[in-house]
Amino acid sequence: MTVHNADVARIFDRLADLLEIEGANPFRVRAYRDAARIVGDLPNEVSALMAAGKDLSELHGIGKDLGGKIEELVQTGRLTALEEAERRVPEGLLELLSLGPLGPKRVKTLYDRLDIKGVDDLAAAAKAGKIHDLRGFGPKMEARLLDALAHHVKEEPRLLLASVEAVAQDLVQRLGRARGVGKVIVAGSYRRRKETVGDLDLLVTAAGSDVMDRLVAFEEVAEILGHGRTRSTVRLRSGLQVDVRVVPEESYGAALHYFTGSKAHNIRVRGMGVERGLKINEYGVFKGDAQIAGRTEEEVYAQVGLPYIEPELRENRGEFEAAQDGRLPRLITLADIRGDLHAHTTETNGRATLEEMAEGARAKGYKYLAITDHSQRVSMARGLDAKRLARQIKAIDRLNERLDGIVILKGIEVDILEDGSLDLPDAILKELDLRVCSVHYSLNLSSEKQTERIIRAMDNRYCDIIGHPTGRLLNKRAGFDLDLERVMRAALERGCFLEVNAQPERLDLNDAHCKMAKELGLKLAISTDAHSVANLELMRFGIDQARRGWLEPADVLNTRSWPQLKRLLRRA
DNA sequence: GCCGTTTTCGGCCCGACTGTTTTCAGTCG
Repeated sequence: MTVHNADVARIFDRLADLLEIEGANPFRVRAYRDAARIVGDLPNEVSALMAAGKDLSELHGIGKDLGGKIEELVQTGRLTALEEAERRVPEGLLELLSLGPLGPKRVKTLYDRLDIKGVDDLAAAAKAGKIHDLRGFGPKMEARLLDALAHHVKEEPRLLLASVEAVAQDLVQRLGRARGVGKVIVAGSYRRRKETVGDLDLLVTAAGSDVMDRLVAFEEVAEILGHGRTRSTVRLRSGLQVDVRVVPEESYGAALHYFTGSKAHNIRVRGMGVERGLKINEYGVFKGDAQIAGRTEEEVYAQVGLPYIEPELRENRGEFEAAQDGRLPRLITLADIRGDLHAHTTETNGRATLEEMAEGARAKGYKYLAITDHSQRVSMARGLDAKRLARQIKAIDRLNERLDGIVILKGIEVDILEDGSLDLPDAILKELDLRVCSVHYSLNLSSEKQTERIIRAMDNRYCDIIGHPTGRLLNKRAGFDLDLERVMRAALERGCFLEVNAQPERLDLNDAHCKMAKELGLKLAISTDAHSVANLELMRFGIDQARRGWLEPADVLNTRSWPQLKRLLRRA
């Protein structure tokens, strides 16, 4: 059994929950939660790092103890400390934590005072009216618990960034029309452009506004979780939670910084403030009682001796060290993109014709668009065999004669078969400008086999770019097991490249993988995998992911002109 | 449990809202 980073993260979070219920030192609990996040965010599997002889305690936030616990987990698949905690704390208490109204302290109180060990015990006690007499509880809490028990549902999964944009912009528009409102902006992980968001954090600048009353009165509000003067929380009918914070104009920068997060980033900034005798909160930077900064985010960073740090970098993944050394990246923007290297047409499973896709790309100002329809193995999409591909090549040649200002690249998304061979003969692949090679089947090979398979594919001189390299579908399917560092090193040796697929449910390579590629010196393509003209607009989500992965224009293939890009391809 | 050009011990970000309380604990972000 292989222990993945996600397993380590889940187990540390579970142990943190148990320790919290026991009333452990909160900083110790935080250390476990930090470690869960750190391991969960790593681009390499910890098992691979260990196999390579790396000392895990070199990771900032992982010390000797936690490093040892990770090793125990990887080697044995078990964690003694967790098993001991599970013996001390009844399992059902964890479910109580997920109930909503209850935190670790109240769960412990219920257990200590009423011997409540799970939801069934809690339901019985609440119905018997035993809860409201406990210190720290009351009739309202008892009612909330009964309600929560009746509607106990699994937590909403985090939503795709792309799927919340419309509602976010709608809320911005409507809150902006409230009396006395200045700025309205979406902060939180939405502003950091994380691939999924758990809720929406809206920041409003205003003085004496009715904006909160407007918010809670919106017809799509299903539940009001909090309604204060400066902070309100509602849940929409869609299940999406929305937090709104109101601050005065002079606090805008400090508040934006604070509500943008991430939490780990903010803790570091505030800690740097403490070192300088400053207090940093959402209202500003304070020396004693005097506000000395906070109108802009730049002011906040300047007070702790840092340049402005882009929201996408604010994850405490090295941005502070880079900022101090003057090594912050000049992040890529959508405007740097000159073309798209992965797109489909009606010839396979696209919804637009070759001509329509070409016109769509030209209208965007692109200089090139690669048509990369599926190969024969993808029979569901009526993938191309050599004969049909040859016809498409001719059609593209004819189209290019008519087109002005853009060149359509002859390409293919050729399947990587289970043995690592490509799904079409070299004789036809060599007629193309560009070949994207992707895995669509046999996703559940061992890491070793999957890695070998992809490296074998790259051994073929006609393999240019590995499409959606991990095959993950957000909220649906984890990526397949793969040693991406080995794949990247192999790509470098062979002159191949990897893709950042901009489809909102793919977005692989992910942010950490992008950063790993950059550090290895491997350039990436950012491609939409468009199946329609409208899909060409998805490029910006790929850009978001690339920015979170620290990529600069030079790190990306399709910031180049076609002649420049052609020279980078080994078959050119 | 982690960390250290102040430190190997003693710190560890900070505030709003709720429901409880009669000045504050718990929870959340």
